[in-house]
Amino acid sequence: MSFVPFAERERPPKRPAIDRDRVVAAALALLGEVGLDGLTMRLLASRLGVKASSLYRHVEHKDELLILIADAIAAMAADVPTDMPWRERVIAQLREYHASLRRIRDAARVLAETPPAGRNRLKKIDALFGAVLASGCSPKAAADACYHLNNLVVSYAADQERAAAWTERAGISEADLAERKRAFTRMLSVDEFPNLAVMAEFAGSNDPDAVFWFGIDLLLDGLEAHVAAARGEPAVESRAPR
Amino acid sequence: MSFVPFAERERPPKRPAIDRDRVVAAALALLGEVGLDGLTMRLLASRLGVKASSLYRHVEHKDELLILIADAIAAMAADVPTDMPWRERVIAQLREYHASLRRIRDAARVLAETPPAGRNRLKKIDALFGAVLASGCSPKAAADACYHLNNLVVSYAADQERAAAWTERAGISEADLAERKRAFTRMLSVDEFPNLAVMAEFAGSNDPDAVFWFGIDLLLDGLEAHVAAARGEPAVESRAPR
DNA sequence: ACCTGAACACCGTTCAAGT
DNA sequence: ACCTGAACACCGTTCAAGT
Repeated sequence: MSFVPFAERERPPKRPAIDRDRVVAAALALLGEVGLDGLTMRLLASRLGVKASSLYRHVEHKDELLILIADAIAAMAADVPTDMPWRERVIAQLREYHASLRRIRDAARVLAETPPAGRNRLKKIDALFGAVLASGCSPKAAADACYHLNNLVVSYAADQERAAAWTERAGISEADLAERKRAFTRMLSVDEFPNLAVMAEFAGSNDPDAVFWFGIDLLLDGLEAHVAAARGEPAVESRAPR
Repeated sequence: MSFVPFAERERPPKRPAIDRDRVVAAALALLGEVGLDGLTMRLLASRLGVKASSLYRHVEHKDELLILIADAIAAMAADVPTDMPWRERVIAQLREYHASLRRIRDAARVLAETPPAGRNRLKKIDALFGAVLASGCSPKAAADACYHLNNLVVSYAADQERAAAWTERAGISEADLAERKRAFTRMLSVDEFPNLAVMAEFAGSNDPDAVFWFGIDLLLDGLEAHVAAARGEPAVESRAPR
């Protein structure tokens, strides 16, 4: 046959099928779909069109993957301007944080069960610390208050996520749940649990965010009292002994 | 052979090898030994001299077993007298609670990952609610404050337990850990994380209980401020908008 | 360098079968 | 009634082998 200028199709330079970033992105998406209990190395691999053993070329083990997912979640929270009174600044930051956790399923559980490594997570903590420090408290108090604020955001959301997982596992519908709760508290003998009935009536209102913000307000009010006391102004009341 | 009065050894009336209570007791003990991640139906069964499938005659599934363990843990916290000022009463209760969680490994994680069913757990919540209500706040505020106090106790301890599990899995000694932390924070660039270095210096002091009690104090100071505000007295400061 | 196949050492749970 | 044997349907992880 005579010459025909038929160029070899230049093969794409054999890009790897997957890389670390794609693994993390797919894992984050899969987490949102199936939740933490459904997030499996095997399932994740199949979503990437690959076998599970391949994942270990890009990630040391599942724990490392979870840390990377946690950092990706932290990256979803928007930055907050710093030119505000400290309390508004803290609250704005927490609102962003809280909202970003609600955006994908079981996000808070991943944060709760994973140590705070990763640049994005550290940046958020750094920003929160800065805002709390602006209250005028000592660095030590700011560090501790920061821990508790962060802990409240994460553990509150994680608690709700775990409750959702339990009711789902039990196959209870949302409507059923309320009825069951009422039946349960009615069952409690009044003399064994004198307070619980009235508590159940008030706890867990229709707006779950309200009790979250109530807790944040308690912490921040407490911090203000702490600052005032440290300044030598009359404390709200003397501390109870430990 | 002539007659010999050989009584048949009267067989013990075939008591079941295990019952529900023994399963729970063994599970609690095993939890303390091997931690939550090592608590396996198979291992538990072997401790009871029985096969794993036998456990399902006494317990519906592992989740139910965890609920029962959680209730047994709650039973370990001593009751607290009620004839004290409300704040001391709350603190005494939390101290008992906190101490009982530290008595057995991963106790807090079990509480955190398990819904609060069971008489013992409910009794503790009931008692705490009673103490908080004595502050003079509304039932709604008491219910919410109660949630956050309980949540702080459990999630703080669970956080420490998880951290211990991570460092153990990574095979890091206690001494190594401190060194690594220091090396890690030194690594952080100061302009990317302007606050973190100073924060790391103050966070997580030698006494981990101190930061726990700092958080409790914030919540209780906040509650006092809330009560004062509700009484129409001048609030500590106006609330920041949400 | 990257992915696959096959295996290892586990899980929780079910169920027919034994006593 | 209670326990066992054997299986089912999974896990995370490793590693020699392929390309």
